Amino acid sequence: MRRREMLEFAVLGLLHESPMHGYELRRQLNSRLGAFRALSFGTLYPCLARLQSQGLVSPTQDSAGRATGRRQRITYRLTDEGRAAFADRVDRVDPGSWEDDAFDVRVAFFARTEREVRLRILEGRRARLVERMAVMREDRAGLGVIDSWTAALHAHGEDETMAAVRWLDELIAAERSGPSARPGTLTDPNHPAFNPPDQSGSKENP
Amino acid sequence: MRRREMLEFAVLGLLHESPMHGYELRRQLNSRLGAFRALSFGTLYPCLARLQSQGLVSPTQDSAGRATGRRQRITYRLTDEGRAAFADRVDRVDPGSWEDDAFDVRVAFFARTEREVRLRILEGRRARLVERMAVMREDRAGLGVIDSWTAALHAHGEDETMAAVRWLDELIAAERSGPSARPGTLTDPNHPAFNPPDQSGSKENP
DNA sequence: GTTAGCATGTAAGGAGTTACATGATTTT
DNA sequence: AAAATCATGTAACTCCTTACATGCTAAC
Repeated sequence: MRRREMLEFAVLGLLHESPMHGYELRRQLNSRLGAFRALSFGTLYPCLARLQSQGLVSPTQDSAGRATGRRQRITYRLTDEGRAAFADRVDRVDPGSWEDDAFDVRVAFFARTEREVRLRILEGRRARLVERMAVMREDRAGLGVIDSWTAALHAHGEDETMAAVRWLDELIAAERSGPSARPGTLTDPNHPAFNPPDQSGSKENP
Repeated sequence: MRRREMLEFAVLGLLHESPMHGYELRRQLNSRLGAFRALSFGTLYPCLARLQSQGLVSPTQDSAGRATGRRQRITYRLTDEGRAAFADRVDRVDPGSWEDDAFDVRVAFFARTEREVRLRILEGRRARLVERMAVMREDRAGLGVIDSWTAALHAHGEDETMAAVRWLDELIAAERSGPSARPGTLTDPNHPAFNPPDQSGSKENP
């Protein structure tokens, strides 16, 4: 999942909830998805144009744009094709789904993702992080003597990765214990069942 | 500090320790600096060429390259100008120093950075993260009702940021209490410089 | 001998940011 | 009246990744 596809996916996902114009879309992209903190209009508008030319979204001139006072703005809504395209992508698990940015975007639309798929993505991400952890440890071993700051940097990186794995474990456990195929709520911090799924490598204590 | 400058800075810094050829340089860049996990040769070699044309590094054909068996390789060493250029950059604090990637690279060369500068960078980074934290909280407040996965994503992001701030606080405290303005050489196993509180152990909240 | 790893390098193509251009409305 | 915010859009520029080209040596 390249960044471009990700953005299209995210835009489709947001428009799924309600029609929006570009400016508002960008705000949502910024605040809801971690991946697009610094999305520029130079990227967003061409993206919208692309989606439009594919017939996935359709623009509506706010003819009564004056009503809100601002410049005439273009509200985009998802077409039926767009809805289908999103449905198609949201339940597809390509191996890019567990890369840093893509993962966040996937999770942001878990509410519309089937549990099976959610679990695969969560576990794919977990495996990815465990793998990264292994690389980091290997690096540390092969590096020999390093100064304390570099050591601190590496230690922090490893801690961060381990924390992320633990976080994933909680999500995975909740996912397994929950009965819903497509959820309502989950905000329960005290998940009763903590079924540690296959703890391969995540918690060694040398 | 754009990525390009960062790479040049990092290359200069690595060559400061010892001459190296491109392939090895890449390995070091990968394992020591977090920022260049996936650096391609298509980026590295042109960078080396650039530095060479600026007279900051100078190539040495391993005429006895056959000795090691491999293809004839080009070992780069830092020129006096290169040394000066690095010295100049390592003690300069531009506001890009606290962005995600640049920060890691700066820290990786703290062993050759003056304490004053180290502190400014550390504190700049801290301020940057605190600011980001504020934005995240604002976002959360302004978002209204969100599904539990998105909530979990945000919560994890906030936790991560807070952990990073705590980590910085430890480094800053150590920096303030330590006596040395500039530590010994990088490769010196017993430089008394400073022992960051519990680093390479890498264990945090259970 | 053929694959895999070491080693350097170039060119095309893709992709995003920056800067620019335009215009309305609200706030200071 | 100026500045800030809302709002859309384009083009140039920059930069990186990908793919390709080359060639040596070790190992299978």
